[in-house]
Amino acid sequence: MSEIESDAPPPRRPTMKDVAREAGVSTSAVSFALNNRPGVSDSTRRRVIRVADRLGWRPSSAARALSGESAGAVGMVLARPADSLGGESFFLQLVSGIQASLAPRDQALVFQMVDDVQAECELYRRWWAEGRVDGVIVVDPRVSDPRPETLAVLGLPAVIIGGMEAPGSPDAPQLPRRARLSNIWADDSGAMDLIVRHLYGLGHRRIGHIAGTPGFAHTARRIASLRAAARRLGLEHAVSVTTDFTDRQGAKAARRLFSAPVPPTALICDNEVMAVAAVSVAAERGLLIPRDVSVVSWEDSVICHTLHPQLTALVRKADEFGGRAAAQLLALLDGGAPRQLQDPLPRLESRESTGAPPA
Amino acid sequence: MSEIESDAPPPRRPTMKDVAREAGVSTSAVSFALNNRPGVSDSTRRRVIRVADRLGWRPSSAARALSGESAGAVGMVLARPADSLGGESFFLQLVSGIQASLAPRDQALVFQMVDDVQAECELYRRWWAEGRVDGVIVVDPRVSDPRPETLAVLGLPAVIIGGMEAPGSPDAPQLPRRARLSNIWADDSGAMDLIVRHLYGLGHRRIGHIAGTPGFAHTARRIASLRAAARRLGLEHAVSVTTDFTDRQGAKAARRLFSAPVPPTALICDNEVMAVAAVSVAAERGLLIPRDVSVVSWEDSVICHTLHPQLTALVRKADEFGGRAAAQLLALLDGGAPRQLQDPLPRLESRESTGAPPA
DNA sequence: CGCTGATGGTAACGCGGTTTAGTTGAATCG
DNA sequence: CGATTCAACTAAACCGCGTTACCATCAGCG
Repeated sequence: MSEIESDAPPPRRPTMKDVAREAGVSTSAVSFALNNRPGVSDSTRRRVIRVADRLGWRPSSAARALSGESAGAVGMVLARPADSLGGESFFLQLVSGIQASLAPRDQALVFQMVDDVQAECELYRRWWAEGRVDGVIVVDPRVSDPRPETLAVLGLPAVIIGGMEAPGSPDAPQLPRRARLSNIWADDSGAMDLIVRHLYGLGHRRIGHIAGTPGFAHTARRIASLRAAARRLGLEHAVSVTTDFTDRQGAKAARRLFSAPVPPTALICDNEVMAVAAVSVAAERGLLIPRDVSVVSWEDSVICHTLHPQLTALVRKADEFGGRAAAQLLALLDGGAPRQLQDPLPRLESRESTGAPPA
Repeated sequence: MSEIESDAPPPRRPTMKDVAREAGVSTSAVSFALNNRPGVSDSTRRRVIRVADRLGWRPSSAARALSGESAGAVGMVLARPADSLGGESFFLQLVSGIQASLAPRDQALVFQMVDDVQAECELYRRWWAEGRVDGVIVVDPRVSDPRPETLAVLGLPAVIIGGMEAPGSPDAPQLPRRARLSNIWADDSGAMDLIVRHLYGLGHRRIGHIAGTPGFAHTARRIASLRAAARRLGLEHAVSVTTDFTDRQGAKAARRLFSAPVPPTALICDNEVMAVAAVSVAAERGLLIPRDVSVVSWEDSVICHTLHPQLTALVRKADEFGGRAAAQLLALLDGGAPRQLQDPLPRLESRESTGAPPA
């Protein structure tokens, strides 16, 4: 291919004015025609649409946002230190699902990572003031979370993923009635029961739990659920150790649990990265899985079934989860009422890493 | 907390008009004051800034985009099937780095996933026509990639990550001079040399390569580099098998390589997911690592050093990589000239998965 | 004292859409 | 046949910002 000498005509994005001129009508007529509003004849409408198509016209999102009050975008913020997401595949899958829901509606996704929830609230305020997004998807709810309050005050629609207490819970925060917050909550308690029953059925009576970050709502719920289940079943003991979700602290927690005078015979790990770390620590100590210790990962990903032994894991389709959340947000943006809905209980896929405890 | 009866006054985002009224000046004066332009006295400027601060004013991104021609956002598209990103941590890290560069400049990141590069080009056209982004970051360049051309025609500034041929290469596509494309290219050839020399030094003469997707430019480069290195060093053989980057195909490729009449004594895997898969297949066949076979992962992540044996891996800081790319894009948006720059050679971190070949 | 030039500010316009209020021309009706 | 009504379309205002042109005031100066 030879050097291209004559640059193509300066590329200017076509505007409604161009379409109007070309079609021989006013810009208002173009607007009516393209938005399926009454005010133009069918023949004109068709002509305008044809011209717009030919010119490759697309509404300027900025102009539309300015007059239409809709930014055509939703936001998502991740408030975790980058290193704590090392090998977690959950979020990429989640985002992938969110996309899939958003794309057909031509909604863009604005994504940002920040250090903490304070910064996240700041960012929400900024996005709101800038009119950058129409709504947001909130992840990783905390036990005492300032975000719902912030969003409620701003009147920014949001879907909180895995958040808040079960509806009707006395702990559920009271928010201004204006709040347009939907909530998709995961039944952590039910999921924990699933795991504990599986382990109990295999004969385990001493369970260690490598949990997530203390401030996270789901961490708190899981810890409480484990304790409740332990009481109910009369387990010898069930200990939760909190971490920051990294392999490092996962390994540390595993060492600590293994070093107890009466070590657990089964480990529940709140993500797959820590599950792998736990397996690794077990190997270090010469413990065979599942002969000496069983391991369950609360989150599935390729490594869980690529590794040997394959890890028993709680399987939830993160992309479908994200898709549902985005759909909820769109419903909210369409004027729908806020809803509380529960995500289906994940499935516990039993693989090679769980078995009967040593005699 | 009791039910909140009296909703706070309807939250309306403050505009320049509000600031102007409050400060007792015209909106133009506010504009001058807030954008550090001459035309107002220092005292007025300070007063306006104080008022704006107090009201929490932020420029409407839409309005600014409409008049200023700048969307205040950059885009990034990922054209891979979602399942091929299963456990890869590279992209999240990359995005994290991009963020970090963008945030101080108040640039938002618009993120989207699509099925293929055709759809990606479509999306670029849409984003351009909508005026949604000021520039984009392009990842996963292909051997015959329509994207640079598309972007060049649109005049949309872009940074291509790991892309194009080395500057001056005859294969480098000719683009319109208007093109505002920078390029951060990774020295795949140098990196491959690093790995091959490491393995050669250990005594390996038969190397298997579990490569990525054939259409990807870096896959092609790595395959070619391996072949060149093999010729140079006089290796017995060096075979590349292409995949789709998934654990499944990685495992399949590993099986195929192990089943060869004269199987390789070392495996180079183009990402960590396939490296883990290869390790797994080796275990299946009773092959000990690194005694019977050595494994190198072309990408590091937590699992590489959590697993046992720890995987020898090529370490590049994906977040720093992303940060540099974003910085380049910002420079381009500031009117800087397009640049070709090379990413520093990654480091090969030798861990437990590589050793001398069996006698 | 009138002219000049700088200073500090305002009014008006454009960006690209949407929306409301008119303005036509033709058909309908008394 | 003139008045009424409606469909089809246009003109103009608006969204919130940046920007340019313009205008008042005042100091300096011949």
